[in-house]
Amino acid sequence: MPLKLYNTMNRKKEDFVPLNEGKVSFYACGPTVYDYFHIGNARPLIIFDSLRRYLEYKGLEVNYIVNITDVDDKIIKKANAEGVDFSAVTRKYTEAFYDGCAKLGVRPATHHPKATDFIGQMLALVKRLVDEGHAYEAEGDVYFDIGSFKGYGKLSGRDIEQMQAGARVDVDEKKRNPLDFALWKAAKPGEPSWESPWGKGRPGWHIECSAMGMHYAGDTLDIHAGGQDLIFPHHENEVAQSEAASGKPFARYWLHNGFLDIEGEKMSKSLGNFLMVKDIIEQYDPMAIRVFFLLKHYRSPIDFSEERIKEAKAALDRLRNAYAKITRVLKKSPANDSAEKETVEAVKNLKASMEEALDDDFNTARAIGNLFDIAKTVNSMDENSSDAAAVMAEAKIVFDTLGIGVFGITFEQEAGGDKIVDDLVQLFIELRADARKNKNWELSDTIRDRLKDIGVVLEDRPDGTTWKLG
RNA sequence: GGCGCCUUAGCCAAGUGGUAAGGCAGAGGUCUGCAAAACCUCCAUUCUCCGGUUCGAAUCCGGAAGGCGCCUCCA
Repeated sequence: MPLKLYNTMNRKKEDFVPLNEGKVSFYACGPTVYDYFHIGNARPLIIFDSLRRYLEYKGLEVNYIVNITDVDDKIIKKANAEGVDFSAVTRKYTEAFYDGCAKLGVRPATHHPKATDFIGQMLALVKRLVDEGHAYEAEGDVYFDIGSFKGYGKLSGRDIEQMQAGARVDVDEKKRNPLDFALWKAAKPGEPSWESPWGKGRPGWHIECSAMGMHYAGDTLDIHAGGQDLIFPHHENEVAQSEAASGKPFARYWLHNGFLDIEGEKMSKSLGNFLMVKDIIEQYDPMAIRVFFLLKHYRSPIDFSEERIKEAKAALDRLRNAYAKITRVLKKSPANDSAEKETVEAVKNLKASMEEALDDDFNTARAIGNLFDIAKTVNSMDENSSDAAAVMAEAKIVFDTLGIGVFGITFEQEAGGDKIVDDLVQLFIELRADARKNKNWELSDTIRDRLKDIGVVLEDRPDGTTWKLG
């Protein structure tokens, strides 16, 4: 069953066929490191991280590239406001970016190129465009001449003529066409700058991705991804400058994730509703954020609210409880082949359904629905039946490979393997067991309640008490 | 003005022309010392509305209403 992906370039789902068999080059636009990243930024990070994992699950070797834009107007503005060097700003937020990714279970990409490390490649690309008549210099700036590229507008489905009619574009006397965009910007006093054939300056935003993408993957990427807002102008401009230079498609598949609203409103500075990931994960399980995004198709708009994240947490807990049962049963009795096959088959079929859903434009919402079906199968299974272990073993494969491996969700709720914590909780469980034996319900309930207050949840089962982190 | 998207239960959400997955919340029950977790049962004769095509439409076509995004170096 081939993977289908919705390609923004052609506005339809297409069979995914990488340029080189067995290998995928996958470029996702990364952060501009001028601030902490917010919940909206988390969506592409999580979705494309999961897609990358799914491609690997399917046996493809993925060269995953997520750039760090560390030279930009916003960074300079921030540095000036704080009276520090721009590199101090970028260092701080780059670190925060990696830290946030780790907490969200976003695996490091194969490459995280920083724009400032690729100035040479960018200059070479700009020079090539100038030499071939696709770009022109004006007072130290270099602009791409969109009139020189016949496909301009093809990604975003825009018509240049009509755009100009209703355009809200800065009129700039230096540009031949208002839609021409800067490849290179002349440095103003106090700005970070690099030497170039056109004097000191710094790269424009769009050229960064083209230069770094080409550096790591050649002229044509298999997948280029980002938020829907990047379609125009960012990705349109990347297409123009890259394809004008190389004469080849810059990316075979363009993927764009939908936007995130906060309680029905667009997240914006002016509304003061920016939610930073670092703040959210102080209050909520970071894995609930992953589940929150995975529960909806990546191209649809999504609405964030406290209620939504609590629902996602409840859903996550349900999966975790099922996983705990799987682990518990398999610890007691290893799987045997003599089991009745019907339920095992049912789990296998659900796994196949999940793969089918993910193959259909990475429909994680449908796939997770199937995972809940597996959880139901697991939970309704009598732990002591002779078939239990075989079903659990099959379910464990799905949870491990798709749940953990692809969705990147952690299901274990252990105290990080801290032996003292384990022993202390065990001690309380034993003390409580004594109290219960003596029908001292007051004491046993106090122990349970107090432990719950510090985040340890006890569950009494026929064969003893288990605990987990709440 | 241009380009595009969305509307499925109280809420979130999947849905591939063949008779509405799943989650959350809620009700009742089982289990439990009581809980928790889990299980069982119930919870959309119907998919914003109006037409059309079809044996058959949430799915296709046309129209209406409502909501949203991009066209501002915001993912």
